[in-house]
Amino acid sequence: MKVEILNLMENYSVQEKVIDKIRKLINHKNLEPGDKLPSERMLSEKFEVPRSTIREAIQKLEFYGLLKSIPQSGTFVANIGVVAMNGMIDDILSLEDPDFKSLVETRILLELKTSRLAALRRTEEDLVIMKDCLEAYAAKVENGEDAVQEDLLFHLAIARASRNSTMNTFMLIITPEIITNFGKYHVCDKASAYSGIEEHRLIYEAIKDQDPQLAKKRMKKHFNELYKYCYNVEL
Amino acid sequence: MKVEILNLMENYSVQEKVIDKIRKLINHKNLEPGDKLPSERMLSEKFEVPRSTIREAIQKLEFYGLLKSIPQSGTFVANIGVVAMNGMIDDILSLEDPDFKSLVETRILLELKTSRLAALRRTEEDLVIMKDCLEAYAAKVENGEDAVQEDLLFHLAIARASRNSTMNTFMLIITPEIITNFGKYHVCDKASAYSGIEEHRLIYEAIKDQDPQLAKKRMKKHFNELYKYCYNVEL
DNA sequence: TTTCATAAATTGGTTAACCAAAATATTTTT
DNA sequence: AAAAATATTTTGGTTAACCAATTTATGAAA
Repeated sequence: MKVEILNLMENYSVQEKVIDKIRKLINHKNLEPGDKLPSERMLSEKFEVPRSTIREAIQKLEFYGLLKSIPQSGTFVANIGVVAMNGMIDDILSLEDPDFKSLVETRILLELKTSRLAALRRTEEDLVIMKDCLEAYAAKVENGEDAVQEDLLFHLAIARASRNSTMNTFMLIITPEIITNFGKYHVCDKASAYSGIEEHRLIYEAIKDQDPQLAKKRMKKHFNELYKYCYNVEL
Repeated sequence: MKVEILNLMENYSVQEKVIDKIRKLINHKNLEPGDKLPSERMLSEKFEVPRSTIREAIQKLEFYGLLKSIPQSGTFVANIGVVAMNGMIDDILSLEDPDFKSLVETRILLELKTSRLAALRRTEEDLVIMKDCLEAYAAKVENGEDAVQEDLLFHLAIARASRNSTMNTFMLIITPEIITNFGKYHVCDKASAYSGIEEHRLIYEAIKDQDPQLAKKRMKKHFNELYKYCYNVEL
């Protein structure tokens, strides 16, 4: 899922060149939604790259919903028109790897929302899981150990309780990067870990009491220091 | 990236069973961050599944940042501990496919933010692209044609101007699903398309004038009807 | 000519053999 | 015994042959 970007086609990876060639082919042949792409073998021969490369390019475009492969039948242009196809491929080819600031910015946005939604939609079972995470986190901190993982599991539990599978997925995608970057930048020190226990408890209580505004407010406060810290760190 | 979910291990896909076995192996062998997993061939033999299935499972866990494969060397446990590893694999295995409501909810959240950020960070080049999208949309609508694609390209241009690669990526992920679902549910009729032209123009002006609050406010208004419509549609 | 059955060709997916780089074991040299 | 050089094994990645389902082409029957 990694992409290297520069403006000259020279500097694109083989896969990206193939993606661009597929786009040109769709344009040139005026392929419309539902039309069939040439077979992987033909594309392999035409573009002079191994079939595996063609497959990877197709799979990437399939991930973004632009193509659809059907076994023993063919690969088909998705139900979006030429204009959106071109625009989206442009965007995909120019996608940059996420930087830390972008990750934190997005995380805060998502978590303010998931805490609200969790307060509205949480089940009793959700509360039990969250409480477990809460206690695991407190135990680690009071034992003087690093508790970044337990911290994030609590937040993931909230995401799950928000009953929004898309936000849940996005939280899962950014979490590991956050964890590794946390270690790199030493964001959380012992002092903030202790205050974190109380802040977590307050968020939990608000969600338990089904008070969305309070949950969001407390989550915002929880992120306050992180936010300020991160915006002073370059990269 | 599709997942079928039920609570019994019986109903899990082969890949999910393999992921669960890898998790158990990490737990049982107490593998810590940086430790090497057994080779793909050994896992293939141990779990009695083809190596390709092992590879796919590893790649999925790699996508979520839990493992890291290094050529001619091995697959390594990422720099997150056992607790987070278990929690995240739980989440991954219980991930549901995104429903329409969840998609729209997330889209609105993202777009309110990207419009704010775009107002703060947009370059002159961004404005040119947005203006092009604006005019393409207007032209299609005034010609009586369907303009869902041009509509979404305008929104993607805003996402790009927000200079947040994570949100940009997320917008790209949900856009195609939104497009296809729009068609399915006939969300946009001709009338709302005409008012859309003016709403787009207003958002563009606010971003051009670098007024984040106004941009967000106008984006919110733009989504008002969609929001109400979607929350009355089941699934 | 049309329709249906049959056979050949084409499709994406899968598998097993292969590759080069890396890691390890062995041998040789000092 | 230690160090260096060499051979072997192991690794994830790649490729080409293979597979079963599908589609298309062909021909026989109506």
